[in-house]
Amino acid sequence: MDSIPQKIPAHEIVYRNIRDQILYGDLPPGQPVTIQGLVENLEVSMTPVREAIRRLTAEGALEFQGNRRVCVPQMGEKRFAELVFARRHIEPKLAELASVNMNGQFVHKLKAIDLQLDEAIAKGDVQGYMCHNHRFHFALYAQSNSQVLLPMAKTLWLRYGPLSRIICGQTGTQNLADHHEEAMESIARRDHKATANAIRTDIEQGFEIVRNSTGWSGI
Amino acid sequence: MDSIPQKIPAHEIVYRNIRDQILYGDLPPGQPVTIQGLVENLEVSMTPVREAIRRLTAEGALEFQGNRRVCVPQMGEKRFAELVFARRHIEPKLAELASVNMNGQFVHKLKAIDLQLDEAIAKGDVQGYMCHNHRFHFALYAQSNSQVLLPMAKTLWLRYGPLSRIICGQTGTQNLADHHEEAMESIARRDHKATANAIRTDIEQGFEIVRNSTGWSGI
DNA sequence: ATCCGCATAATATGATCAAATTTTCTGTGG
DNA sequence: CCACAGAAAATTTGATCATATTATGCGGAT
Repeated sequence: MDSIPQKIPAHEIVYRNIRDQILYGDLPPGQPVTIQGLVENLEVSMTPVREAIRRLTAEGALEFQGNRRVCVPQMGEKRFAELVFARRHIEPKLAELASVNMNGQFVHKLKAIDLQLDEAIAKGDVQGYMCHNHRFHFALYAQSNSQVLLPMAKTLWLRYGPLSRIICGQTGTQNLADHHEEAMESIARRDHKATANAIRTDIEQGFEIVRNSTGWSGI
Repeated sequence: MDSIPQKIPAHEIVYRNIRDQILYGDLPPGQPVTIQGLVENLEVSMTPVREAIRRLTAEGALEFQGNRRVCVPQMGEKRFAELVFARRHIEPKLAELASVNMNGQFVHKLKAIDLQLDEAIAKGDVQGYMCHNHRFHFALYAQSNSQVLLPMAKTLWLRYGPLSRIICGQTGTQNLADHHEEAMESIARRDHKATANAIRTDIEQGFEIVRNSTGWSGI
């Protein structure tokens, strides 16, 4: 009937482990990542680790260092501008597509996540904020049933994550009033363009915080 | 001084091999790709093949088949629409960024590629068309020095390739008047927005051919 | 400062185990 | 007697590991 135990392969475990560490900023930019180190920490052999690293490198979450080493990529003004450009175009569209497929049942799940998010903000829990904000956006985007834009958004967040974490670590969770309520209202009204706009405003606000902290323009 | 022999690793060889086959449509959509098969054909061992497949899967060039097999993804109207949306936004921007960094020296290289392209079109050489058209676009885009948008464009072409090949195989290379001249003129005039528009028109024309052949809307 | 060995980490292979698919075998019903 | 469904064996393919090989970076000696 439903999910039989389903053994998750080792390479998938390793992948998720590193991915989440990057996504939530546990691995700071510039941090080198070695195969051997992961073999020892995660107690698996080289092959699955190598597969996970190739995958993460392809997704832009890790970067080759010329000589055969990989590390978490460094962020700069130019790269930030590109991330802003791509997120601006892709995520509102995903929100719109998701809004079309959305049902009342699912809005409750979003509300539940948003509640946890607000709690984390109130407590000043940066790690919790990173986690639940990600969960909210991708619970929404997943409803788009998109096979192209959704993976793209995932890689954009993987690249954006470490920076986001640093900024939040500096400025705290105080100024993080989001536009999730607005998005959920739009979904309920079935005003799909409004949903897209709410998400656009939400992520633009995030960009603004980064700009203020770094002095980058990121037009 | 410059490029010392630099041994290319086996996983990279395998990766490029499969990637090019997908890009130029030698592997049709639905084609299953097995690890064992590649091990035998390319005469390398499993690990490098596995790495190449993980990487290509992450890039959307291959797709998991539930049971642990992979194949070249199937194209459909919905997926096509998403590819159109993404390419429309990303590639003109890449062309614009490239245009800014471009010098006269490099325009000659583009012209040379475009000449080969025209030749392939004249001869009705579909394979050559696929190859040189790709070379033209990415020789241009590469000048953007983009670290985010360029990889995204690469994965979009990987997903788009097999379809493009099928359509060209059906309709031939007759109706493939491109807008590359226009783009190169804009670059020479240093009118970066015009370069973006020329590329936009170029790819839109490609979409139109697909729409006409398939009946898909892909707005 | 440059060169040479040593330590370390990455690359690549073949063997082994597990899962899935295909083939073969067998018994039942028409 | 033949056709077919279902089960069990055999084969193929994928996943993981331990190990050998190769390249890179480091540190000391010239």
